[in-house]
Amino acid sequence: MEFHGRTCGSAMAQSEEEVDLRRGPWTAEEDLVLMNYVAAHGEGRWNSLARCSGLRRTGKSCRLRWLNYLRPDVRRGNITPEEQLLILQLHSRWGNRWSKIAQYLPGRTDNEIKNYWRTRVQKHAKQLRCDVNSKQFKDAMTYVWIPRLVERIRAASGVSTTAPVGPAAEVELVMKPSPEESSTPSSSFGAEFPPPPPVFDTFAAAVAATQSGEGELPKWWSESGDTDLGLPDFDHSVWGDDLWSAEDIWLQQQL
DNA sequence: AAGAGGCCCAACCGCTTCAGC
DNA sequence: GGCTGAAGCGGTTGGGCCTCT
Repeated sequence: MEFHGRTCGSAMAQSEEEVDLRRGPWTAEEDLVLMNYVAAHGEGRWNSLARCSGLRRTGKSCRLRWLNYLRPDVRRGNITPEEQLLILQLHSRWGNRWSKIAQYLPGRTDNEIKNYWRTRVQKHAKQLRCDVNSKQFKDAMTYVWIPRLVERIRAASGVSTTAPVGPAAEVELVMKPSPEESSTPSSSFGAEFPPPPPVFDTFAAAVAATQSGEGELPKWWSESGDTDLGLPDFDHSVWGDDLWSAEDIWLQQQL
């Protein structure tokens, strides 16, 4: 591969390139140039890389392309339930600190996690008619969503689902120390979760009573006569089977 | 079949932080 | 300590693809 043999860093060449910078999708040829250049010179110094490689891209663009797409250890494909669980938990801990969250998911980029959060998680917050940062949504995640993911992970790995399932257990299942947090803090992540609110028992009791003919569900529920309650259809292909149900939405609304 | 709308993701933008002088 | 350029990070956008009507 030839690197266009131009004078690296000359003021003249640079001003010409500034006028003629490329944007938009990368071509296979550009990818090859970038990969070869990184293989020969290593990562970093992105601005000089952009100049010296002959790529008419900004250093930022080169860095982003390498980190998010060309790096050999980049992992592509669907986010697994384990990864979903980690993202939910880590986001509840750190918020939108995507690069920090990405440190716990080898091969996943901050951009990918950020996209996942925006497209999948925020979509479901919208369906639940609450803000993704609201206490309502966080509680729904903690007490409904995360336990179900854990169930699914355990089921898939053949571990008994009769084992206690709770926020603390979930964290033990998947949490690993980050590179800079090699020693687990004494206050474990799971300890940050409060006990579930009593409303969950209330709803469970209501469902049980209905099934035995001794009680009924909330009025709005029984009057709706519509199993989806007019709520948006949930995309099971994304979240798996029955991760959210109408009951979950009712519970979430009581929180 | 085709148009509309939504989803998804790669890439860009702007701000902040860091490092060297 | 202040300045400047590079790198990193999070937010946003544009466009391709898919699904629905």
